[in-house]
Amino acid sequence: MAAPDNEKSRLDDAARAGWLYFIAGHTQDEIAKMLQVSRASAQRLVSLCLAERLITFRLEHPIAACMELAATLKSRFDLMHCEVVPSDPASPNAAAGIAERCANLLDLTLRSETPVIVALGTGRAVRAAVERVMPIERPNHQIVSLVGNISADGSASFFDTVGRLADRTGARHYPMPLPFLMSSEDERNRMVRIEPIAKVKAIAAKADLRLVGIGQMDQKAQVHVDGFVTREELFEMMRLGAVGEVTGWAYDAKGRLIKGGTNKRLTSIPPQMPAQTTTIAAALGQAKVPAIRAALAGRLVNGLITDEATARAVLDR
Amino acid sequence: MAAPDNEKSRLDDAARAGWLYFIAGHTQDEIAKMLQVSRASAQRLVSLCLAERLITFRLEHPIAACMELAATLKSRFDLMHCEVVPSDPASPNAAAGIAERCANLLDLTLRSETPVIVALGTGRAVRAAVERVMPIERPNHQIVSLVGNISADGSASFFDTVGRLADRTGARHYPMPLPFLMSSEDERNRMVRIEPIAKVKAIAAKADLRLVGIGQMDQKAQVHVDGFVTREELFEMMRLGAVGEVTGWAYDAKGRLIKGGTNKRLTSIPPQMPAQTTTIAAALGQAKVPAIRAALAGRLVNGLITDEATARAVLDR
DNA sequence: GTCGCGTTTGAGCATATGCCCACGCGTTGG
DNA sequence: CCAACGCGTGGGCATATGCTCAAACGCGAC
Repeated sequence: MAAPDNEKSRLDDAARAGWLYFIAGHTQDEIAKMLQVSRASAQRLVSLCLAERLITFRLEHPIAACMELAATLKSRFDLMHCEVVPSDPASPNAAAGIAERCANLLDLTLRSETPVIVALGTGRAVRAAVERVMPIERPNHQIVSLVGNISADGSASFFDTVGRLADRTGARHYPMPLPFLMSSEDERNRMVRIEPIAKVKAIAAKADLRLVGIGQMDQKAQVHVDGFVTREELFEMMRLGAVGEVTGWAYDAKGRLIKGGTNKRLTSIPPQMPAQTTTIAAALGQAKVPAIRAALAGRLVNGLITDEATARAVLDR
Repeated sequence: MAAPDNEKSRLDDAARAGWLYFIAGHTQDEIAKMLQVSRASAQRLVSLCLAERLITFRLEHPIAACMELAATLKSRFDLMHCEVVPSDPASPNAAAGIAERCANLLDLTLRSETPVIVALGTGRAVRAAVERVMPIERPNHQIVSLVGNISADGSASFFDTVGRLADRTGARHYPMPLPFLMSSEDERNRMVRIEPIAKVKAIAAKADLRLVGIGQMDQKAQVHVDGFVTREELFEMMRLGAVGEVTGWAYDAKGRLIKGGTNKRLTSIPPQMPAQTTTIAAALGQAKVPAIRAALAGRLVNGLITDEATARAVLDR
């Protein structure tokens, strides 16, 4: 060629190639002809353009920020799965979006022809997700509860998520026929050894997917509002450093389970530490931010589905 | 699926797909799996993302602006070819860049195995381009001059571009053995009919590529500075509305050839009106802007090679 | 309910892309 | 001066992409 150019001209060509490819929409073949190089070289120029960050992509859409946040969360906390839905400015209740994503996740898991085990925790998002799951006949699947579904007064809990999901799939289901809290550590230890409970625990241990909520441990803690723990029990846990709970198990700001308090009398199946199977938390709201952050940091969960505002707050240092 | 969404969610998905494709760098197959759609749909989402301009590309490189300008010029003036080289802020003499692009164009044309005819006009850029052409053996090509190469004093012109290009290619070459201007219209008409001149004209008419310079018609007009036209002749042409010249042919602001003045005594081969064969002008400089604009508007040329600053000025309304 | 009608879908195929490999050219070091 | 090395190149192939087309799917109208 006429120009025995310096090496800077290579970047120029890369920029040209990138422009022609991404902006003008030419094929690499055309670019190769225009720039008088082989197609292979044109391809190299285009990828050089990318590698040198000569070209940048900007996605003008609220979703973009969500994807960004999800990717950051995933990498920061080494998650297996993370989804961030837009925070709808109109209705700050993005719970619907979260529930929809959770439902989608459940759909995806349940669609499998080979038998799968799904374990469910507590939380409004989890329940809402179950309501949205598309009915599908999967009699060989198993749905198992991670928390007791008998409330303090002995009636079956309102949150019979396991039953609801089983209805929609025809799967066998294993509620946990125990109160949320037993009256003493000894009693708890006795109960969790009895046959039906041990079986639930065994099945839960093999779960392919755990979907749980995250509760904050403050005056408005869901476990208290719903009447599962008393004000005094809640305060004790807070004194012990609790910032959040997953399936009732309270943990501190570092995501370590609290040793005493209600955790000693809790019948829920303990979380794996760290989470091995896909354990996904669905949670949103400013109040839950410390709890979410702790759960992620302590690897109580390895997945998160939340909304944009919450994601931002969790990442905010 | 769990969500019987509105049509807005389609754009959300498009944005997601676009993000995953362009920013995260996933393949469409992977995206299809993530979004729970067929690969074909994923492809549709990605192209929807493009079509809806949800994603934009930004090229962080001086070249980008040049490509942009070239594309705009090409479309505005319906050009067959347009190149814009960066105006080097260090040395405002971007002529080297232009010459290099012209040389590249010549290389490209001359590389052809089948015989081609290249016609050359005047201009420093043209001459500099010829100097940079890569030697290549093409004895069956023909190089023809569009302007007389005998200067007023009878010596061969300094600008023997045809000869130089022929040297580098082994091509047959046809200089135009005439003065730039004859003394009268009659004499010009007689001369252009004589055999060698008529032959040059015939060959030039079949040229595959015409590469010409554009001269402005002001006090520093190259045709005057180089001594081809006198000050009085120049002023006359300016009075007649001339703003520029191509191969000596003066034209007005609309790109129409001036009827009188030196155009009546000019021996240069007249431009096609409008240009049919690829006729490319190489020109740069603030002073030439009106001349360039007129030449493009009047379709005296259908191609342009210039620098960034000039391109911007030509487009500036 | 059912009969079009327009839209969306997924399979299939031609094309474009990304990448590996062997080659050639220029450069460096002996 | 030559050999070894490194870098860019182009051919070729597996994969990814874009697009067509027929079929399925709502969705209204009757």
